[in-house]
Formats: sequence, C-alpha cells, structure tokens
Amino acid sequence: MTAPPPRLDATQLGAYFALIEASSLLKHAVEQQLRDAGDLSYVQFQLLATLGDSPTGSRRMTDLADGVVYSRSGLTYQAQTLEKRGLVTRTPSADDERSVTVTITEEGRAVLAGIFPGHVAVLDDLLFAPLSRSDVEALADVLARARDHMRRTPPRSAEPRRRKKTTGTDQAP
Amino acid sequence: MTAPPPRLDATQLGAYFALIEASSLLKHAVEQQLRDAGDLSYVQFQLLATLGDSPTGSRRMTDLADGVVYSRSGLTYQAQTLEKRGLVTRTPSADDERSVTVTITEEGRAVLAGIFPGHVAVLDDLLFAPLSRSDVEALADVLARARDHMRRTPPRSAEPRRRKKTTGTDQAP
DNA sequence: GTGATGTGCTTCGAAGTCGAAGCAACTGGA
DNA sequence: TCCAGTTGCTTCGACTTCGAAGCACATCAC
Repeated sequence: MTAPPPRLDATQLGAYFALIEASSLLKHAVEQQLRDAGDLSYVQFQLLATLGDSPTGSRRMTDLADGVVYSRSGLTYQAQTLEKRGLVTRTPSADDERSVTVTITEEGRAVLAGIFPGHVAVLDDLLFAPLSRSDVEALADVLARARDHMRRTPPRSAEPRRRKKTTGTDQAP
Repeated sequence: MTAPPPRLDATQLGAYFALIEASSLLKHAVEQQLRDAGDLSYVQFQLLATLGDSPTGSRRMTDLADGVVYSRSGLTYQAQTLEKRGLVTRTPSADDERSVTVTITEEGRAVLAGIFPGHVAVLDDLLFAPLSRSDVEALADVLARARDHMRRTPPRSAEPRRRKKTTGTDQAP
C-alpha cells in the first residue's frame, strides 16, 4: 500500500497545470470582452467564428458541436438563441431531412466583425505579449499535435450513443 | 474608420485555437474519468488537489477561487457540496472573522488518491502520448510564462467592486 | 417492401455557474 | 471613538449546461 507509481514527472505536471490555468484565464478574459463588445458568450462566438470560417457560411449541427467541443443539446439551445437574435439561420438540409444546416447571416458577420478587433487586442495583451515569435510557433506546433491526437483518440464519445454494453466492467449473466 | 488591422498572423491564430481546443478536449476527457472514478466534477477535483497541495491542507475561500479561476459564488456552492460529502471542512478563520478556511479531510485525501492514477493515465494517453520530452518542456515553459503574465495583468475585470482610479494604463512601477 | 438498427436533432429535468446585491467584519483617517 | 470605505463570503435570481430519453428520417439486410 505504498504510493502507486505516478507516471508524471514535475515537468509534465507543470505543463498540464499551466495548460489548464492559462486557458482558463484566457477564456475568462475573452469572455468579458465578448460580453462587452457584442453581448455574446464564448460558445456563441466560437459558433459564429466557425461558421464565418466556412466557405459556405454553414455547417451541420453535429459538426458544429464537434468543432467547438460542446454537447448537442447545448448546441440546440445556443443555436436557437443565435437564431432569435438573427445572427444565424437554421434550415433543414436538402439531402437529409433529419439534418439541420446552420448558416451565419449578414448581421452575424457584422457582429463578428465588430468584435474581432477587441478580441485580437485581448489576445495580444494577455497571451502573446510575453511570448516571442518562436514561443508562439512552438506553442502552435505542440498544441496542434496534441489536439489532433486527442481528436483522433475518441476519449469520451467512443460510443456517442451508449450501446447497451459491450465490455465487461460489469458482466451480464 | 475602416477595418483596423488585425494584428494576428496565421501562427498566432493557430496557437490560440489549438490552445482552446486542446484544453477543451482534455478537460472533457478528464471530466469523464473523474465522474467515473470518484464522482467529482472538474472544479471539485481542482479544489481538492489545490488543498491537498497546500502544506496545511487548507486555504481561504478567496485564494481557492483565484487559484482555480472560479467565481466566488460558485466556490461557495462547491465548497458546500464538498463539505456535505465530508471531503472538506469549513471553519471561520481565527484572525479574521469574515474569512473561511477550507481544509481537506482524510476522506478527501483518500478520494484524491483513488482518482489520481486514472487521472494520470488519461493525461498520458491523451496529452503526453504524442509529445516528446522537449515538447513537454517547451509547453510547460511557454504556458507558464503566459499564465504568469495573465495573473499579473488584471484583464479588464480588475475591479469588480474596487473603485480604483489607477487609470487603466499605468504600468510604471 | 419490411423490420431492425443507426443517426440527427430536440425536449426535459437536474445540476452548475455567474454577477449583483446583501451582510458582517476589518481598516484607516479625522 | 466614529464612520465611511473595503473586503470576505453568502444568498438570490437568471441563465447555461449536460445526459438521457424521445422523435423522425435513413440505411441496410433480407
């Protein structure tokens, strides 16, 4: 009953904590700015930005949810909110009746454009100010690899729709 | 006033998105493990871990909230929850009657110990697997600097109630 | 076709989260 | 001492978030 072997050394632990803390701090700061500048929550901004980034300005609900790492039901809620405000439209897909296509409106783009400068300013002040060019490059490189790995390794949504049971943590008779 | 020049290049944008995405994905995965292993939310785990890390096993509410980047009211709620489960105790401070000292209990430490191995395993699999030793070192270094900078730079909410008149831009030490 | 199963989205209920307001204790200057 | 301003925490109300359950369409094997 001695301590189990923790396979993390001090550097790893430091990286982990720094990652969580830095992203939390940054997110809070950005959230504040978004609230002030365009009365958007962070998720809403992410959604608009994702849509704005798309060539067509639209995405399917599910893809949007995956993109911003968000629950489907939560996305339904936010999409409704954004639709009420006229920043996106939701239309049934042509090829698949079940599917809903979300599209950013002109007004949505306008809000996005209005927010963006301040958004960038916050990032500059808080995230990039103390970092050199090569710091940023290293950060982008390492985190992109980590992200891609995590995307590839379905941690939680291995089975989005819980199958009855396939593995035997507890085995049925 | 035409569009102000966005001062972010592609690399910076990539670093920003990768940071948000990676931390989101990681947090979700960890959340899942915490739920399964010890029925704790991420915040609750952070709180216990912070307390467990303290030499005395205790902290003031406010310091705790600052440590995990959390609202005070939210902390009150979580502290009550943890107290009900017997994982922490809350006692008025000796020197300041307003202040509440939160202390981790033996049971709290036990829960923490039970969770830790699985927690580490998730980190290994998802975050560290695709990264080299020097990657992790770079990550820890860069993010630690960013975090420290953000901690030092009160974003925009520096004064929730404080009415300081220090002209938002004074940097002169 | 037809039924079984999978997929896309929404609804529902419960829990978590935040900011503002409020209470009580501390502080410093007159 | 007194009192106004500050600080530490909690309460309150409104909103957000999630997972599970549910509905409707799609797809596949036969």
